[in-house]
Amino acid sequence: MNIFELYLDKIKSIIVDLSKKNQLIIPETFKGINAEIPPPKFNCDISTNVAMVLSKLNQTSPLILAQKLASEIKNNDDQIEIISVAKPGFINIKFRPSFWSNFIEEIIDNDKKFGINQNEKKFNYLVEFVSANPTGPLHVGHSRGAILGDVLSNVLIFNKHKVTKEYYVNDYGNQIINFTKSVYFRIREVKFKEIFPQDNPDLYPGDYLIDFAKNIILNKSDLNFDNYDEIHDELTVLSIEQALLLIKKNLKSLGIKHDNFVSEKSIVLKKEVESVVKFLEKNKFVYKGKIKAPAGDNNKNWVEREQLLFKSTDFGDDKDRALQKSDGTWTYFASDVAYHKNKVDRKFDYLINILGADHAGYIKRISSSVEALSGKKDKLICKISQLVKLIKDKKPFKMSKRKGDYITVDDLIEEVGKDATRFIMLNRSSDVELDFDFDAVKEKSKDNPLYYVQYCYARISSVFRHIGKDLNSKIELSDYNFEYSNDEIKILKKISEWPKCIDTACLKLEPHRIPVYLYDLASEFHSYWSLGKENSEKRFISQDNKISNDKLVFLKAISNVIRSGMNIIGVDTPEKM
RNA sequence: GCGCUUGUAGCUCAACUGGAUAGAGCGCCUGACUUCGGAUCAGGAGGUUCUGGGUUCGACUCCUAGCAGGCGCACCA
Repeated sequence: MNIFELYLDKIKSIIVDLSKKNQLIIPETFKGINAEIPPPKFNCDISTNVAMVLSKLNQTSPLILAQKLASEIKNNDDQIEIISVAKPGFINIKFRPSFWSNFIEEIIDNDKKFGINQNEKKFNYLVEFVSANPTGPLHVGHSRGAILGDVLSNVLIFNKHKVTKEYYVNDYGNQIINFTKSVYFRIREVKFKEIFPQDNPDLYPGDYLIDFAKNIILNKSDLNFDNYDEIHDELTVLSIEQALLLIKKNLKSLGIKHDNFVSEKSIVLKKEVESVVKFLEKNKFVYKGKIKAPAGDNNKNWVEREQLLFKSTDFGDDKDRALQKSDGTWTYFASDVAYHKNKVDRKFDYLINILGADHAGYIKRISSSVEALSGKKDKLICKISQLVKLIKDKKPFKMSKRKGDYITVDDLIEEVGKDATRFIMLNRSSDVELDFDFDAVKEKSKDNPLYYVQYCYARISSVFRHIGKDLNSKIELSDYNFEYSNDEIKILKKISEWPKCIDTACLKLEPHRIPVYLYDLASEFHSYWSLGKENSEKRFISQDNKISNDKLVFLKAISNVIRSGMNIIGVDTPEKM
């Protein structure tokens, strides 16, 4: 139950009634009218701006209109204790304590469902994320996008949307040729003791290729490793297979599992590129032309070429984009358009792409293509996962392509663990650069938000342990007629914001709101806990080792929210730490 | 040169599709442990939300012109 939504609906029906009685003029849409969380200093539970939105239309001052609406709202509702009007025209509602005992009854009864928006229309999403080239292990940069995509999907799933998590495998093109060559040289190194050509800039120098080579030699001893041309096709397949095994292992250690892996090669071989180009030609989005050199001094040796181009400028891109190279083969963009046609044809409501910061410049052209293919402007939504700045020993840690100082997902998990990685990577909005300080992430104190939230759950577990009850079993009570104190209502209010947090996270596709919310909730809980030191009535367990029902459901409600939130983020809630 | 993006307390960041006196943590200063787990809590100091215009009853949020950082800018993927 979302009390903000509930009261927004009540308010809307009240103003509709008033307009039917010709006592109020209402606009065609209710856009802009809201029911929100008031700032703490106002000591109330819900506030609405309805009077300010309607005042102009009704040519009445917001304060006078607010007075009128406030009394209408209160007349219809015996749960409201105080309703007041504040400058410049807010209506503030404060509930009776009984409201909160009804509220807690509702969420204890609906245990697992609390937070889910039951009324909203449900959609079918495709979330494409990671999609790193199958040429080596994942590193820290990939992990942020990976976690973002995973948790974004989890929030949508929690809110009962349908989500497919997908990985696009770029197993085609020049990079794969170079990659396969590199594996071949490593095989010769292992098998014939030939020195790997380190100075060839086209090759992949990483040591992990030695393992790939060893595995391939072991599994395919019958292959003729003397002749590259003869085994090239099979070796390509085997090399990609090795890389994907490693990537999937990395993903698993981050706690991520995709539903689908879609191969670029299979899209190319099925001639989907040709057919999408035909489709675009038919709709006049394609022409033969030349791309002009960009302004500036750095383009002296620009060569204009006649090429097959996609008219992405029709959709707001700065220039049209090449679909075909001069040797007649397709560009990466062309096969990506084909892949997106493939996505569009699978009838999702929305396509979401999680991209690394260095691919931000790619968004316009690909969303242009999706608009051309689907006719819908907001069909494809691209989210950027910004750079991760690593900090070690209080100094920025630069990763370079030279082997050795590259931090892989394996290193990361080994050093700080899955849970801390996930929580910290998510704790910031995805479009802000993130400082990832190894020492702080490993710290087991309140400086580390992960442990701060987990500790809250562990404290609640410890209370249940003391009184010999199981935190995971359902509580059945016949009577919920409790009178909660102001300290407790403060936390109940925070709990009432949980469905709103989920809704906003889904609407804006911003999963970072969840760890931020959980931190706040944990903080209020820790404050409350400490009150017990001075005032034994505020302690959960009495002298005779018993707990009252109101406190029992109170703890249960908090732990439920923490657990479902941590579940969405994909981290554990240990009962002991 | 163009495009995208970020700019909020000394530092790292929040701020709910435009709401009220802009909030946390770190750091700094004071205080609280014979504890339902101190991996915690209470209090204090700290702000021209990069700048100038505009829209609005109301702007960190939207528009516009700048400034500063980051990323990208051919047939690579």
